[in-house]
Amino acid sequence: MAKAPPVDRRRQILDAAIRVFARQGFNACRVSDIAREANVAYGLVYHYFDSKDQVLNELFVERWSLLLHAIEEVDGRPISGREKLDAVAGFIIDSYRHDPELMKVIIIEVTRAANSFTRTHLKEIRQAFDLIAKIVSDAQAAGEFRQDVDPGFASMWFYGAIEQLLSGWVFEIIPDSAGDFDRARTMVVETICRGLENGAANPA
Amino acid sequence: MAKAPPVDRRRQILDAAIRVFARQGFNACRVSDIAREANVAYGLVYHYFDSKDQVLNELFVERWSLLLHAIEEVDGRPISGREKLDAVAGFIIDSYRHDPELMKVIIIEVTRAANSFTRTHLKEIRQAFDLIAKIVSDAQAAGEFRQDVDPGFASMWFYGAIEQLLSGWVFEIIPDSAGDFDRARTMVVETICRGLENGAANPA
Amino acid sequence: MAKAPPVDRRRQILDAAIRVFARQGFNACRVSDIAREANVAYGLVYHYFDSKDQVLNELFVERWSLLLHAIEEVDGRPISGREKLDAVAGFIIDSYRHDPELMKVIIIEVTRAANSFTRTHLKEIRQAFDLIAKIVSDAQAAGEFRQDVDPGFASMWFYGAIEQLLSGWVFEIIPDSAGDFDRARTMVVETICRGLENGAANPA
Amino acid sequence: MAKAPPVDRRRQILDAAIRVFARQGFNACRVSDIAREANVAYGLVYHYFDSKDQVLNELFVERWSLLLHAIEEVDGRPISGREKLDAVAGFIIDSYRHDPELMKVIIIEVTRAANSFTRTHLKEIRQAFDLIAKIVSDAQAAGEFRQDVDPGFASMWFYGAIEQLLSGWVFEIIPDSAGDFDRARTMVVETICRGLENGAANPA
DNA sequence: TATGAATGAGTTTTCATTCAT
DNA sequence: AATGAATGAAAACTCATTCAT
Repeated sequence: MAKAPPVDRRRQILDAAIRVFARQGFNACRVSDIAREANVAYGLVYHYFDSKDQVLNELFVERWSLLLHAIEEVDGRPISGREKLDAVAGFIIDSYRHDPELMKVIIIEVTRAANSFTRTHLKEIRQAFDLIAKIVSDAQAAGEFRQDVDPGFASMWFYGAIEQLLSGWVFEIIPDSAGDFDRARTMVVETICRGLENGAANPA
Repeated sequence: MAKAPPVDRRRQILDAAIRVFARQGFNACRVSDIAREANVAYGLVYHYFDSKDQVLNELFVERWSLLLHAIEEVDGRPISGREKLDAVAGFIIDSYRHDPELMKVIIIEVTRAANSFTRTHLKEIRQAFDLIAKIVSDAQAAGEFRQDVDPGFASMWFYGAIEQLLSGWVFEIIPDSAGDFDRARTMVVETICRGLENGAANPA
Repeated sequence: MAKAPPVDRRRQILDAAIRVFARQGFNACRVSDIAREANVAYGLVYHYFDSKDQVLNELFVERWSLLLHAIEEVDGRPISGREKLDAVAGFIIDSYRHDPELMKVIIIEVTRAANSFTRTHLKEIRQAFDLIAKIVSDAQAAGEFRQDVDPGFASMWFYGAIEQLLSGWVFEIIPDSAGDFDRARTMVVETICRGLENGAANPA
Repeated sequence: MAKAPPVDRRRQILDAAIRVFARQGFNACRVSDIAREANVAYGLVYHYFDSKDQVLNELFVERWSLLLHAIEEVDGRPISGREKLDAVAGFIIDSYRHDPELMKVIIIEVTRAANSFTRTHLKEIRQAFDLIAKIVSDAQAAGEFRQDVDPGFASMWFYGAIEQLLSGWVFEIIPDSAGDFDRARTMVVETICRGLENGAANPA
């Protein structure tokens, strides 16, 4: 008789942590909440993780590296700057669509917070901005985007605009029905790229 | 002989709280840190405020109402949509330039956090977005901005882009010398407004 | 022109304290509650009294000495033991009828409590029991009461029975309409004295 | 080899609390005192109880329900009213004799106090009076006790007299050597029942 | 006398982390 | 691996008392 596949307790705890962090926030939740949500003994959390902090770190690193790889992959494609930014926006928004709780945690508790986590992961966060800035500056070199915009600044606007969209959804400031995700993505890319692109009829 | 002007202890505590919150973060700091920074007895903080939470609330409301009034005032001027957005961006960036610690606290601990404060002040935060959205939709009605962009989304991008700039300065991801503030403001408004404006020669 | 009679702030504070202690209890109330109830500045309480404790002490001593004098006076009258006990019960119950809040405070916060106050005033409390015991033993010597009851014990029962009546009224365990006070007093004295008296003379 | 019986930490804490409450009083003692007395870590008190209040609640409910059951059991016996009251008095006095510290806490900190605890447990306290009143009124119906005494009042006197005895022992107003317990019990029941009983049958 | 701001020690409560089983 | 009782440091908050005016 076949044995049931072994349960991955570690994964179980991480997944429970996502739900708990999303619901209560990292600071407000207790380790016992995570254990209970995971249907696991209190002490087991400490068997797999060194601390409560490490649980969040793990979640962040896991997810953020996916983002970094995605941007790198997109950047390697033989497509225009606008198409690259569209793909990046699509990846981020799809991440939220697919797992809003995890993205909420990543953004709210790490990316947008000003605590020790932000400091800890500043290097990885900066990498994302650098990769986006590179897309912009490559498009400038190719004559697609205007030269008079600082790529570093541009990466801020681009990422900030998208992140604020996600925040708007998280806080229910803007509607988040299925169609809204795609409309929002199209619009934000269209608008920002129009602003970045060389436009004959847009005299300074 | 003239009496020394009476010391406003309440103000003293609020100002100290700004510095402490900015330096250590709201969660990490203790009430005793605020008292020490304000050169005031521990209990006096509780004489003037109900709780540590209320100190932050007060700081937020005080500052955010300035922002709301500023946007309203700008909106009332007989100028173009682009000029209005430029004025709003200018106000926010100048606020940061003038008092970076306070703005850091407002943004990081309230606006961008997902804690009880954000929930508490969601109404006021939403007001800012609504006011910006109104500027956009008025400009659309006037034929200045394109019709095919949702004003609610646009307000997200606009505010999100600027907030990310401030975050970039806070976390030292981007340089913040004097000139950078003005350059950044000019660029972000230029870029986003070009994207929003009716541009004959900008084919999809 | 006649000056308005000077306000007795000290009295004002004591009277307010009675109401506040009765309403919230000594431990639960704050000095500021007393000051507010008395319409007096916070610090004035400390101008007239050394401490919060002293306010209660003063109230107790003031009232308890009245009780002691009353018992002594009653004891001096040329009447029977039963009549003396009836007069004492009448005095206590009338005290409650006249000023239930003060009596509530005296009994609940001092007499029946087991705190520092009880210890502080043990001597005066004991005096009351001794005076009652003397009434009993005199009546025993006069042949009115049975010899086989310890006067010390009897004073406990007598006072305890009455105090429990007051407690019953305070906690609304028994009704406290006007008639109930007199009925209760008559019944308790009748019952206990019948128990104490020499049997042969017990007409139904 | 036989394992040592597991230590019941919860019980350990409750028992320590009895000693500490009795010694210092509920208000005056700190949670740390309980923990130290129980030889237990500070936090363990909060592992087993929600608050200091709940510790006292638990002690009260545990003990008071014994009293209620005892009175009910006594009331069910086929004996006279006097014998029932004698058994009840015996139970209360024996409770004190056996565990004076616990009874001190129950009476002084809950039963006789006018704080939130008393209010919380008013229903249970009232039950005891109701049960005693029932014994009295049954004896009245049986012709054993006089009709002209209100059973509700009588339950007050009876319980109040006994409680005052215990208080007298607690505060060392009256002696508490072994013999005194039995003498006091006999005397108080004898006296009060003689007062309650139909007079004709009161032989000297 | 009168005011109420200022002080700071004291206490409860929380909760991440450890550890014996 | 798994359990959950045990630990105790840390921090918010309270409030009696003092004091400058």
